[in-house]
Amino acid sequence: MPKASPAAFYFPKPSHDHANCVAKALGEAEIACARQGAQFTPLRRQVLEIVWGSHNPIGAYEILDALAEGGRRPAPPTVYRALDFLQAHGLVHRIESKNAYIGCSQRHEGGESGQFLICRACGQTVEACDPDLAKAISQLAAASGFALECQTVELTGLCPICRKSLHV
Amino acid sequence: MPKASPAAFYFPKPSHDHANCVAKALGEAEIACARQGAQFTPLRRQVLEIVWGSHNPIGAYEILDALAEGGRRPAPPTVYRALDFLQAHGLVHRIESKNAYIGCSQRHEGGESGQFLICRACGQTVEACDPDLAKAISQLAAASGFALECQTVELTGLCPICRKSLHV
DNA sequence: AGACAGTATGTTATAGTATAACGTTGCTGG
DNA sequence: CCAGCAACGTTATACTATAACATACTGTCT
Ligand SMILES: [Zn+2]
Ligand SMILES: [Zn+2]
Ligand SMILES: [Zn+2]
Ligand SMILES: [Zn+2]
Repeated sequence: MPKASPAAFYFPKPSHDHANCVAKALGEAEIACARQGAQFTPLRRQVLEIVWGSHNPIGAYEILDALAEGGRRPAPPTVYRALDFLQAHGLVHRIESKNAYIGCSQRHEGGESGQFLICRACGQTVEACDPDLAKAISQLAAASGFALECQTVELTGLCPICRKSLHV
Repeated sequence: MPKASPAAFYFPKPSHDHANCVAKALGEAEIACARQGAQFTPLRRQVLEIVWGSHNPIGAYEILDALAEGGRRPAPPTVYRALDFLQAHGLVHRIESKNAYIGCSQRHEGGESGQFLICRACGQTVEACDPDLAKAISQLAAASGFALECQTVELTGLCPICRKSLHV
């Protein structure tokens, strides 16, 4: 029998209520920052909102462009600092294989990160948090005497939707 | 009881016979290219040798610098093309989280890749090929209807040696 | 009030990574 | 010979990220 999905995640349908995704993410971010005594400033909020503009990772310079449409046109460090803050507080993750950033859809502890499934066709990216996978990683590290501190797991392929539309 | 090491890999000691690592890698590369009908040209060989200069990932521009010491001073595309070739033939891998490249120490089939353990202190990086981890990844993909094509697994932490010397 | 420390943001310049586009060479098969 | 191809050279440029210093605002201590 097929085992149950290892975590609560899925590829969002094009028709889903994305405004709700954004609202939820911003609301939770506000709470998380308050709890940690961190300042969720207007700029940081705005950057997070832009990152959550879609379920595709977004580049730092695309964020800059989006900010420019809002009237301001900050220099790169402004955006990178906001991203650093958001990453440090577990609100966004960096997708190393695309030099881009995506909103965090999990609630992890510290500077942790989940595992990402990235569609090479539509770019849609979801964050999983699979305990079996986490366990396999810990065991690999332990078996070689390695003190694991941080994991980057990025899986590229075709999401269910693109898989169908490309007849694969 | 502790289970056996999941794959034949280890963090090389500083004292190991690295010249042998290099010779072995170059020899096997030659064979692999011949078998695939690919041209293992002097330039490609030279780049592979530079990449194998250590067990640390090396940046493309560092490779350029190394080539410059050999008398030539090619432009970036030269090195990137050689790296593309070597990657396509499974002779080097790109470490996404460091924008750097490392020699492949496994024999995989197509454009596959192993899992990397990267020491944040000394930079030493080893490639593992853990079947349990691979299985966990396949299952995660399958559970979400994702057609997996390529994996990036980069684990950062402290290697056994640095762990000791830093008293962690 | 005045001095000071801490945090966030603004600004300028530059470093680091990667690719587009086109030219040249050298080989192979008709 | 010549068309076609692969490898490599060359120039310019795009994309990503950070260093270094300046400004603004907040709260605290004296
Ligand atoms: Zn959504
Ligand atoms: Zn897709
Ligand atoms: Zn070695
Ligand atoms: Zn180390």
